[in-house]
Amino acid sequence: MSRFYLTTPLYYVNDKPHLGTAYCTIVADVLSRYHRLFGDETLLLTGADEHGQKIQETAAKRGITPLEQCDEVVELFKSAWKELNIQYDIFFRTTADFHKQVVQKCLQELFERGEIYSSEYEGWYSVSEEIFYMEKDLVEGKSPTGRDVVKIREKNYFFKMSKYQQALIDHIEKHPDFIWPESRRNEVLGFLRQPLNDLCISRPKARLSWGVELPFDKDYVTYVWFDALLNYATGVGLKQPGREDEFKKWWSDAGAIHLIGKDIITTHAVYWPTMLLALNIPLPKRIFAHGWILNKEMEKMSKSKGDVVNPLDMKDYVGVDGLRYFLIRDVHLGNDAPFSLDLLFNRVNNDLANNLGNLASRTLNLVEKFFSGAIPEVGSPDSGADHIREHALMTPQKVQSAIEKMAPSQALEAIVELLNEANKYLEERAPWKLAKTDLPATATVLRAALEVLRFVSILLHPVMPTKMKELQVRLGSPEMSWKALSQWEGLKTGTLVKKGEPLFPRLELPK
RNA sequence: CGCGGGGUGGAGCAGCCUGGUAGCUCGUUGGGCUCAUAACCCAAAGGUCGUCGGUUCAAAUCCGGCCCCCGCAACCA
Repeated sequence: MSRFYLTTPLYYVNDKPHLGTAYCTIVADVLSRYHRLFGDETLLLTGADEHGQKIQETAAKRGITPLEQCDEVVELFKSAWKELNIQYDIFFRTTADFHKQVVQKCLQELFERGEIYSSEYEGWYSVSEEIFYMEKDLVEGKSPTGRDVVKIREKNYFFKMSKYQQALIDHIEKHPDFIWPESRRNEVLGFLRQPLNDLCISRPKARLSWGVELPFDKDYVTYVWFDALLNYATGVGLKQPGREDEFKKWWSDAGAIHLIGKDIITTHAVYWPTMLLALNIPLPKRIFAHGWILNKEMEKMSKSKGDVVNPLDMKDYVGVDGLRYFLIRDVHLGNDAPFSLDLLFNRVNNDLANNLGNLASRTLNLVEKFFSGAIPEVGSPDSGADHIREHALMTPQKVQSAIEKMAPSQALEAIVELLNEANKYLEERAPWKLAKTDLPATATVLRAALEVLRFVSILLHPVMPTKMKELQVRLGSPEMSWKALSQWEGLKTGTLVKKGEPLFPRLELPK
């Protein structure tokens, strides 16, 4: 049995979830649901990155502790994921005690081996913004936002990232699958052609206390790099007594796949692997960067540009399943994609209402009309039905290979093709006419259409769990498993089916 | 000469690695059907594949120049 370990980034809980985080998490959920359906042992990790200055500030402003602030926002995330039907296995919080202990273990180990050193750091500090700027960032002696800056020197701790530059380049070149898509791989390799600096990993507590205390200097904390990134490994047992087998199973053997946004490719494909190299821990199997959901003009969406539409609110119009379907079908994972009401409604209406939903309606209606709602026994042989069967039996394989290539939109394309085939077949055989003269032949046609619906209800389940469950109920609840797709005729003769209300009502574009 | 990505019929995309009748979805037009959610099926129109040049029997596909768009440029999640 193969194993599949997928992670989303740990989202920074300074604010509630937005489209970017939701998109990434939905994709992760769909991919892992597919793998679970294939029979793979599957683990999906998501969570919250809780340390850092912004959270400390937000909490201070509100007069609560940083942890209280995190607890609150974490709940917002959890309920959002619940609403979007996300089925994660681990919700990781960087404030967990066991995690902080592992972080300190790693830091201590690297410090003792001389991989972490202290150094005076000089830069321009904007007191009002509490941000450091490099000399080259300054605009006419002020911060890019026009604030006054002062030159300050500060001691900090640095990780010898530069030492691992060549080893990382070698790894990327030896493993073409390490960074996906290829364009991101090129970008990282380009980045690595320039000299790599060492990485500042500390903050003096005087400036930032909300972090993990350095085990070798109580006046400092670490956050983000050695805190948030390490979660992918600590979440499955890194350096925790009693969890060695689990760590080997998921991290060393299965290998992690990190699904991230393209904005954090450098941290995940450069910082994180060099940290692991220094710690002598195997690297993740793959880092996959997805693109952005943009507005019609292919710009980032924002209120100031008049994009009043928050795609997350679209679930009120098209349902959670409709939104999930759109995001998987219309976005080619890895590329940027435009979002608009037109595109969303168009896709949902055409693929789901007209094609799938309508096929279900007409087929189930005919069964009710001519066979009293009971699935009829297959009648006379029919070459058209044979053709549909061949097509259907090929489809699971197409879906699986598309998912393994991390191209879920292609999987959906293959499924829609099968639906088209079934609609064409009905048109050719016209069972509504045939029933008047040849009931056995009619039965054959409807059985084929019903089987297609059964196939699709399983094949699309990972994308639309609620709606496909409903479709299965209408079909008389056939077996829901990948194995059930290896055979045709999975429905039992005589089972009562139910047409019901339209599965995906056609949508009218609001003005 | 900072790095990377992109420019394909009205819209959104695939194809480019591994050259050889330009494909998909939507939209438009005409027809069919009437079981079905005004849904379904058939057919047609519409592209000199950003631009100039090169390689080749043959280029959207390989190479080079140019124009335009986007992202990144590191201690910031």
